Amino acid sequence: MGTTSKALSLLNHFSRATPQIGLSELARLSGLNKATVHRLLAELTSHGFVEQVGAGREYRLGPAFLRLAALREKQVPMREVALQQLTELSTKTGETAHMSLLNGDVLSNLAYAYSNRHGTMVMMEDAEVLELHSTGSGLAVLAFSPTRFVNETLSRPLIARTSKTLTDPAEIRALLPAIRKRGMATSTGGFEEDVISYAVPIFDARSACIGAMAVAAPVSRMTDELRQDICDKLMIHARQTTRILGGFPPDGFPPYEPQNSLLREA
Amino acid sequence: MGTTSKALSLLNHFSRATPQIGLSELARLSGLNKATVHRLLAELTSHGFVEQVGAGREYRLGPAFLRLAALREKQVPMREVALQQLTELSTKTGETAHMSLLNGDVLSNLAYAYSNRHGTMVMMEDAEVLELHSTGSGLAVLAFSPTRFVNETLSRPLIARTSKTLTDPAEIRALLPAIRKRGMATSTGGFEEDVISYAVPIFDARSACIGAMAVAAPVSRMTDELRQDICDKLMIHARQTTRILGGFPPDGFPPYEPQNSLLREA
DNA sequence: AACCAATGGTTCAAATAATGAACCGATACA
DNA sequence: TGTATCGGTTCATTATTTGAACCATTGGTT
Repeated sequence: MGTTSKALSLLNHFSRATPQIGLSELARLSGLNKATVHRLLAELTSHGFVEQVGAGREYRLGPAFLRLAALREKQVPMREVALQQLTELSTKTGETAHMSLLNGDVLSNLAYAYSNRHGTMVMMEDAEVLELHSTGSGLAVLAFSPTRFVNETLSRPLIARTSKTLTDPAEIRALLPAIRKRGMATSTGGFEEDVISYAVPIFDARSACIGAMAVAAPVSRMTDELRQDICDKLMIHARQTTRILGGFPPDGFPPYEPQNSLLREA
Repeated sequence: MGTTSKALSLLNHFSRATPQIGLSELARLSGLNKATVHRLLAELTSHGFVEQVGAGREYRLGPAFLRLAALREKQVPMREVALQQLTELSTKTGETAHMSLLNGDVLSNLAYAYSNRHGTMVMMEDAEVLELHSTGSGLAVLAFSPTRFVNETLSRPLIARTSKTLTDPAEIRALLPAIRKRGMATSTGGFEEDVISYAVPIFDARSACIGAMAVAAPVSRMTDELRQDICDKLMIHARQTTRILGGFPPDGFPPYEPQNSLLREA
């Protein structure tokens, strides 16, 4: 691993849970020497990627990201596109819609939209992190990721977020073929109790899976009708999002077939 | 300069004007060896800080910044705070208000707000870059920056954006004491013809100047009354912003003294 | 007050990783 | 066909990174 990678890896230790970290602590977390971490942090600091906060001289992410994120968004308006699609999706379904991007071995929230149809909603957070094994979005991404990546992900400890979280690698692996065939994953109470989510993968120009779009609803509100509506609308908007972002679904990804026509006949 | 700094410097070559750059071109721009640039880009790519776009295999900023910017903003809601202040400021003054942060030797836009009082407005852009010599914000920052920094900045070639841009280092230097005394800078037509702007520096917890808040109006609309109103409101909101962000004006920075009372007497 | 265990930060010889001239294959143009 | 780009790779030379041991400081404990 190159020096630059080590420096960049340091940034991954900052999270919502640990937004600022001391020198020794970061050395411990990263497994690097304290002197090394100090030098790398100095370089990151001089570029505004981290900054030192007064009291305990701890470090936190710097303001440079705001500029670079704005620049990135200016050229590749992912967030804007996503937000637009999610707003429509949540309005149509009456439930919370969100999209997240694969970042290393976790998903990070890109955008979300609420509906005001009901008094209760599944809530989302900015910069929230979703694990691959415990969420619908994660399963959708796993199903369309290279085998090696799946193996690595499932060989790490799988934390049980709730009593319903799947933590058996074999069990998760068994779900993937069906997800691939359907082009959609679902998870009930895996990340939060009483939340059911449906998720469809999003692809880039090389047909690599880069994240997922999902709709999350309280389990108590779910009916066959709502389920059908969510899946229908989600499939449309997820495919549309992939397309607008310049991506292509991989060979064999199921095309959208409206199923509500069948419902209406029934 | 360390290897990490070289890698991070590569990111600075991406801008609104050149959002994607080829390997050879980037080697030329950075003055580094092509092999070195390639390796550094490979490391940046593996962390999502840059990505390669299909055709010419050019590189552009990656999606990792969205996540890290969200995380940064979650902990230090600069943009949110700024936007709030700017919205009030532009509503009160009827003109465009914006805030930018010092990034290396230029200012980059953090946020802006328009008013709907008039049919014409000074327009801003996301991820826009402001030079220190040609804008009110830049002068405000220069006036409250270390001498060494000022010297370095003014020793570089100063591009004339308009016929009114100040390009003589001595002339610019001569303005700074008055700006320091007043706690506010102004520029007429320096960046864009027919735009006058007033700017107040923003400080961090160590009293270092980190950027500026400004109001920009068409020259044709400027009257003594509007000028007074803008300066008054701007001073209030800029000081408030510094305070909310946890910063402190340096010793000798002029406190806010309402001057509209004087106007009303007259 | 003396002591201990942390902290952030620094030093410098030894170990390792970065470097760059030359190279390859591909593409584009004349 | 020849030339001039491009992105990417190689590998001996070189220079940077590394890390154990070291300060100075802080906060808590005896």
